Amino acid sequence: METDYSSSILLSLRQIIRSIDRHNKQLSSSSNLTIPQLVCLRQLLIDGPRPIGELASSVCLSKATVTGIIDRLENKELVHRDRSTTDRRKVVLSLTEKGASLAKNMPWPLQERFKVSLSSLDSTNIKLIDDTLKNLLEMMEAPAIEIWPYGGEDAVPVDAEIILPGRDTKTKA
Amino acid sequence: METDYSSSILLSLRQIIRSIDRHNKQLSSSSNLTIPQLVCLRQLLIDGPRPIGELASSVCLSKATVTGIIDRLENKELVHRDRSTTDRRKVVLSLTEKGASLAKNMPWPLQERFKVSLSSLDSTNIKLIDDTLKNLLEMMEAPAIEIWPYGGEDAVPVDAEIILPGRDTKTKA
DNA sequence: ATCAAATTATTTGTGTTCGAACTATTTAAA
DNA sequence: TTTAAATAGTTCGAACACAAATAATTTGAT
Repeated sequence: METDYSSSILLSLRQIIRSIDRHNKQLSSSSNLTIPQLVCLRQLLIDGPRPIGELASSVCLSKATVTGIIDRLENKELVHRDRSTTDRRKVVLSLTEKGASLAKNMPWPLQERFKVSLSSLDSTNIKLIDDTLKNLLEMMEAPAIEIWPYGGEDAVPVDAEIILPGRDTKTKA
Repeated sequence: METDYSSSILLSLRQIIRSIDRHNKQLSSSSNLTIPQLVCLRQLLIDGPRPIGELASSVCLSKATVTGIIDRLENKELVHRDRSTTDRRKVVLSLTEKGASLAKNMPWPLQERFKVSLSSLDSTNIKLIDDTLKNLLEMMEAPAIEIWPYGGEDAVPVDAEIILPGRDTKTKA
């Protein structure tokens, strides 16, 4: 008899993400910044001064989104913008002294927590998990399959919620 | 020498979530609804008529958020609100005929894709993944640890971005 | 019966998110 | 050289997301 682990795995995945969200929330309530703001600040500390586009891609957000986040960080005087002299299209972001100091003193409890949890698992299996997830990802990234192929009457899937309500995703509407 | 898989695993996790996001996006562009709207619609199909609070908790969103989503679904005439007769505080949501038909004919490509990818992996390891993720989740849900404990000067963690920029998480600001 | 506390949904305010349209600048091609 | 195409950032609009405050109703304690 085949056991279906995929729903269970997806559920765990989603819950882990929600758990991460909560941790992040905890973190952000200790500073006075939102998570995306902290992420950008941290990335600037790690990478040094960077144009907006580069920051956007290293934090996996659109330029439009980062523009807004930087607006607010600039208001708080944690970051400042400078036009690049070599390419005047670019806007280079740097941490202010205040911003750098804040970013430097930031703990990253989620990461620590995750590492602690992970390291207490059977170490011979950790690599397997890592490999499997990478494998899975690679396959999920594979060429797209057809969408909306059938319109059968009773196609109601019985098993539970797989879709994450996360993120935006507007359509024309 | 100890190899640190935790960063790698977190990265994979994050990328899987992004991949899921993309799939969901594909899906939503085929209907005319956003993901949260689809999720709510689907949940109503599965559960039947429900007050807003119950729907909110089954899709893991706040009542405030669901209120807005339902506003838009009501505009599209896919859902309607009714005051409960037994408890007039409650607003019971039902699918309209149009909404039910749409929800019924909805394919769930992400789930299929994920299942296909997963089933092609070494089947003896699938259960291990499942167990490990559950284990991991359980440990991450364990009692909270201290936040913002130290303020040392050079506490900059060198390794990469772990925090997901996902979701809201406002503070006073 | 009365009234405080709890519950249910909505409103309000701030912030995140992205696509698309727009401006400015640089690059490349004719 | 002159101009078309590509690139960088911003702006705009729509939808999410949630905490806090509010309004309506029910429950529970006295």
